[in-house]
Amino acid sequence: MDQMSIGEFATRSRLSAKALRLYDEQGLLPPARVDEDSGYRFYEPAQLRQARLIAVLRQLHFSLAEIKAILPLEPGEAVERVRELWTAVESKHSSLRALATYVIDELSGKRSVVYEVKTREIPERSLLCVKRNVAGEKAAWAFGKEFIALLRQYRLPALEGRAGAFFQIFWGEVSEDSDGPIEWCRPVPADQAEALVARCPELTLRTEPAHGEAFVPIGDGQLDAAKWQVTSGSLEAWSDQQQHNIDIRMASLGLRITYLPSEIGQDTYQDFAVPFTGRPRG
Amino acid sequence: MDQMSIGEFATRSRLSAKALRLYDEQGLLPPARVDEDSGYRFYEPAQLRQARLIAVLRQLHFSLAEIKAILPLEPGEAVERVRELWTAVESKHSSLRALATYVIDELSGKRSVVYEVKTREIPERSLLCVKRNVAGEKAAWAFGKEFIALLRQYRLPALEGRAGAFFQIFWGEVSEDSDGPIEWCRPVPADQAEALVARCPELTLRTEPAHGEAFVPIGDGQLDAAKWQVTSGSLEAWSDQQQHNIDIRMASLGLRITYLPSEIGQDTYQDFAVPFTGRPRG
DNA sequence: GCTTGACCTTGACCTTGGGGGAAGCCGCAG
DNA sequence: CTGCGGCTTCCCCCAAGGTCAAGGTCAAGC
Repeated sequence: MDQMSIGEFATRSRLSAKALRLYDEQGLLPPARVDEDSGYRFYEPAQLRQARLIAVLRQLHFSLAEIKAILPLEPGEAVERVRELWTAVESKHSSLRALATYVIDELSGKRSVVYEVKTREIPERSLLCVKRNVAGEKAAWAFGKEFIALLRQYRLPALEGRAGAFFQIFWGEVSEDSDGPIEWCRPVPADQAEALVARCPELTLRTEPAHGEAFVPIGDGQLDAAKWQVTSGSLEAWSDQQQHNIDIRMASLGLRITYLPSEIGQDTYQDFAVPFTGRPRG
Repeated sequence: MDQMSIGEFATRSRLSAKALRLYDEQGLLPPARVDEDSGYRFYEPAQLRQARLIAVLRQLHFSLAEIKAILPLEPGEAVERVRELWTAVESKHSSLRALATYVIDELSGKRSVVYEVKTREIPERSLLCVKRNVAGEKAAWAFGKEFIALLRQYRLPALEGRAGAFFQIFWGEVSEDSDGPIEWCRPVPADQAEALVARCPELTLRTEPAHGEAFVPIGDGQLDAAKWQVTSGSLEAWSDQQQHNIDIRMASLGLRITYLPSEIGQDTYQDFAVPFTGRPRG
């Protein structure tokens, strides 16, 4: 029995005694033995490996719950899980990096980053839609993939140019703890709408009234936090300054992202749009 | 007066009402007007800019205190500060990235990342030292710079090869909240030691007894969290397995980093070392 | 056996940046 | 007048511990 007290184990593992007690309580790293009378915790040298792994994973800012899920895994699975969590950290970081360069540019007065806002008139049209509550980016992404797969499957009749572009409406904030909903829509010819919706059980038909849309083209590429900021900032600035007496629902409610399927399998972001109603002031 | 209530301001700024109350309380974003009777907060549209700036800086995980310090700055200074804070985030992240790849390799069983541990015998020698408590990496770094400047200034007599290498001893953990101490040492010829220490008021003379050192060469390059982990892990694994009956003070106590000044101004990391006492078992 | 000091125990409170809800005002519509 | 939604403050909650305080244990020295 080469057991040691919590103090020694703490210095050897470079964890604090307090942290070790917490990990015991949480079931991450129970001591090899706990004295019945005194309540003293005793650890074995073999537990150092585990303790150091925990320490490293904590340095990577993994939560105790995540770590607890990793510990009992086979080495191969554990590696996979760590890699997974880390790539999530990386992608979040690169998105933040874009946001940082954006805010630096913004503060520097380089307003070139504000996109130009245009408007367009959308006539009344029939839409095949599916609306769902999704929480978190990942779920939203999966929902989009699913919708595109549906479109492929049903081979809807083509419409000319951007009249046939499908789009996504954010009816509410989408994040880890608020779940949208998100709606995906594809315009279809009005005269075939009834027949089509009968063929497509997942989709519902609705008719959208004629309206105007303010939009900014955003090209393709990563849709990161910075782009979102810049775009919605541009739209808002425009709505403050423009000539129309409009009623924009801001705060991303009703925000649309339109995709133009330039070719099969080549779906690129097209623009951010906000619908408005009302007529010019003058 | 185009003032709005906290609810409207919340949705337009994409901050929660709760957060806005907190920012009011902390003095980051006081409302333009607070009704005396009801306590209702009223905000002006011009405050949206500020609110959005706060929101973005929060997304970058800057603390409210940091943001509060940024807000009253001139745009130019604010940019400078943001850039500064962000580069700190970047450097921390790249250090974490190294740690992540390390732990992934480690779990994958690629033990190639464990450095080879060697030993060397250090004879009794005279050292000119300066020991100081420093908290945080930045202070430690500044201390090192200062010591090297001292060495340049005093032009101590050269010693052959690595006998003349100066080094750094960590007598305690160095982080934001524990302050070492750190000691910097430069070996000098025993017969000139007394004369030298008289010339160098900042330095104190001590004689180090003969001892063995276990060490791992680490080359130059960034000394990040991963390297530290790997190195101390290697030393520890060695101390568990080797043939000597030694008494290593682990947990980085007494850990040494030796620098070999290959040329003036070309100071490179040389190795991590841990002193030990005792003699071979067999 | 007694004392002393080092170490251990639990518990309570503090931190950051809010989220959630309760209880009580405020203002507006019917 | 009543209801409803929005606002107020106040209190409790989260992670992941840090930092006491009060008291129990252990080994050494006398």
